[in-house]
Amino acid sequence: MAENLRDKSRAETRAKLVTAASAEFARHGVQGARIQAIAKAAGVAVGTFYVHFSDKDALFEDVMKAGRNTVLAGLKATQEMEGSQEEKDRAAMEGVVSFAESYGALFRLLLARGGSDDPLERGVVDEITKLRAKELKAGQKAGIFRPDLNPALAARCEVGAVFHLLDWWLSDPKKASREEIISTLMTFRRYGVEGNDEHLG
Amino acid sequence: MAENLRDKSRAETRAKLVTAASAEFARHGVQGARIQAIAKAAGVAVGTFYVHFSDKDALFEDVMKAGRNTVLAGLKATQEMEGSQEEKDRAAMEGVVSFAESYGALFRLLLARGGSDDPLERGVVDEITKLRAKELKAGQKAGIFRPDLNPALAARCEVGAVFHLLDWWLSDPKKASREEIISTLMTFRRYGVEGNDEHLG
Amino acid sequence: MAENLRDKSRAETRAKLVTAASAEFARHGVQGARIQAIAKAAGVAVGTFYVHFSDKDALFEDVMKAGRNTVLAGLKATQEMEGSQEEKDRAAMEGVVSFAESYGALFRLLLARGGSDDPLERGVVDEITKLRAKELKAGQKAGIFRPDLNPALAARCEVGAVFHLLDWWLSDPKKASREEIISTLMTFRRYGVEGNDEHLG
Amino acid sequence: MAENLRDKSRAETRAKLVTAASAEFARHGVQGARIQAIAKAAGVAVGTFYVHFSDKDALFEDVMKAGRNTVLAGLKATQEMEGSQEEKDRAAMEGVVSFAESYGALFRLLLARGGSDDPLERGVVDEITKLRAKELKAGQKAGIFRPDLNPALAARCEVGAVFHLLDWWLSDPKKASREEIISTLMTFRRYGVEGNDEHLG
DNA sequence: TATGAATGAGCATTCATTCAT
DNA sequence: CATGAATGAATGCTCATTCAT
Repeated sequence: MAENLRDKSRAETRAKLVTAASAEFARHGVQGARIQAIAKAAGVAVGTFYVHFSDKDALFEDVMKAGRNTVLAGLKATQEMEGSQEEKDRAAMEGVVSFAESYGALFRLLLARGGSDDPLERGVVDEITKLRAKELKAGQKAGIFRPDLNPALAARCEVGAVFHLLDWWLSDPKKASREEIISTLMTFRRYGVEGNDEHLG
Repeated sequence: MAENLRDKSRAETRAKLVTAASAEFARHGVQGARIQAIAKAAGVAVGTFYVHFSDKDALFEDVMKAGRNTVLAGLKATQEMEGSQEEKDRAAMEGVVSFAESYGALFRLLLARGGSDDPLERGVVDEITKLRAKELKAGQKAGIFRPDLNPALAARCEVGAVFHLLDWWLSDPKKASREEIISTLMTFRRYGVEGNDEHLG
Repeated sequence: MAENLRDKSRAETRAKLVTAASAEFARHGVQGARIQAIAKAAGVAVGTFYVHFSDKDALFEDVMKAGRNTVLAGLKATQEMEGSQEEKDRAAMEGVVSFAESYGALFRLLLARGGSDDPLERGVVDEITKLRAKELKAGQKAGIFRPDLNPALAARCEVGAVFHLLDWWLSDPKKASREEIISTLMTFRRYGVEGNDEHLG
Repeated sequence: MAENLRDKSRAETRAKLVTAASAEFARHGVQGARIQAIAKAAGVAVGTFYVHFSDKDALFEDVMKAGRNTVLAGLKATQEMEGSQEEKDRAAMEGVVSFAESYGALFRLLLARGGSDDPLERGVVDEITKLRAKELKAGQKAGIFRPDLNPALAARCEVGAVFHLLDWWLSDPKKASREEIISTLMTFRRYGVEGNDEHLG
């Protein structure tokens, strides 16, 4: 019993640190993040940080892993939905936008800063892109997606469009309504700026 | 005159510093960039750095401004071209891809890392997005672009798609041929993944 | 009685800590010794350490005292032996060598590292030197030791010779046989490098 | 010229650091030595330390090397002297005692704390012992040293006796006069506590 | 007593910036 | 202008010690 209480408290402290850290990392990057700031935000002493993580990089790894799991779980749930393509698309977009809204800093950390060479930072974006590439390939076979697109490359474009728009929006959510964001993403992804919506021959 | 020689030498030292710095900034970020490393790469002493720039931020500003000018000059040149929409589009894409290829690190620094809150870092992306939004608006009036897109938002999507794909490509150019990249970008931007290319009614 | 059991268990824990500590102190010095390492080696939690000792210095004092008692007990036993001077000398040397072999780390801690200014660390060496100086004085009176030696100083030399050779030997016991060590110590102490063994006039 | 001045000043700063460090190392050991204390004693800022040495261990290595060179140079000079064995012996002892007096802390650091396992710390003692062992072997061949001593082991004894006595003396030089120290060392080394000075048969 | 998570002062090291030459 | 040694505030990390369970 005492054990359980102590374990619970330990886990809580750790969780507070991960939460505080994802905000700090998102705001200042790994280099710029200050352990003192993370500890203060988590409401613990600096030393406590080192009770739970061996160093700053270990914490960063944990933050990324935790985020990755959250993101991919949400994505998988969406993919397994029933319904028309239109409904699925909207559900997927709603999911991404909700995630961005809820996790803000973490979203940017995981997804919006595509351009790192650190495999840890690229990891989640790569996984998502791969998932989407698979869907594109399937859709091309089914005749609902344009056959003249390389799925791997097109998936990158989709991901870039979505994450860039959301990152911009997050920097000041008054810039557009949630609905505008979602409908823009759906339309742009499907039809680009010119394409019309007659079904593909 | 001696003046001219001195000025030339002064300008050269400064240029060496800017070049060395853009590589260092791109590789390690502003926080991670080390003055010592920049000075060494430029082949001058640390003290020399402070003869030319008041501090690290001033240097960063200079690097960004220099990059901004290069980028926007290229873009303007493309926009003022004559020819069909198709030809213009291709020229624009060729321009961006060439810039990415030539400047590598600087490209990523200026464009690919969209998600900063530093206005200096956002600046160039914002300017490009604005330019493109204007084009979209004009295209909608002319009836060649979908009228159901918010130009400001769609421009963000376009920019995100282009920069994200290029950033991914730059991390390992063997991933795709130059031509594949360009054609994917053109197709995706215009038609999305579903849209067909019948002219909009 | 429960009391006895508890006392026994308490004493055992304390003994485990002292043993673990003498190894840690010998290996890393007082400064370098880590409480966490001592506790781990003793198989208890850090907190337990503070149940038994007020702080690191108190533990060190205990380790030294325990060592001192062991050393001096052995020495006294040897001195009270019967027999010829030769036999007594050999018994004394055997005793020191055996102690060094059995206690290794503790021997070095107590004796071999002469050069500290900490009275706690010097203490045992000083006591041994005093004992030996007394013997030298007596021997001089009895006409068996050279009269031209200052007993206090000569005792330091003897102690230095013995402890230094043993310390060197302990660092790799394959360097010489036990018997070689003992006979070298006996000969050197008695005759130096030149002196012959005709009895002093 | 300016170069020379700057170089000279650089070398002076470095020398001040080495001097300050040997005192600090001798007093507190490598672990216990504080960079701040060394810098303060040398009259420079902490950062200056790192202009001259990569880290604490590098400084320690430098201190040991500098000391080693000083010690061995003195020793070699003594060995190459002309004169009787008695005169040579006295010159050697005078040399060691003078070194101990002048360098105090450094002497203890280099020589008196025989019992480390760090090869850097053992190094000088080992070199000196080897030199002395060679002399013993030669002396045995020449019939002036006892043939029943293993030279390597006896050399350790000599070294231990000398350094231990000097270390004790240094901790409070009022304990004995310089001359007492020298004559005790000479007598003990040559004749031990019993041996007489009739020439060896 | 025993435990081990939490604490925070203390220390090694870094790095932007200054300034005498 | 150029140089590079010197500076010291800032930061990551350690570890002896405390205390609630």
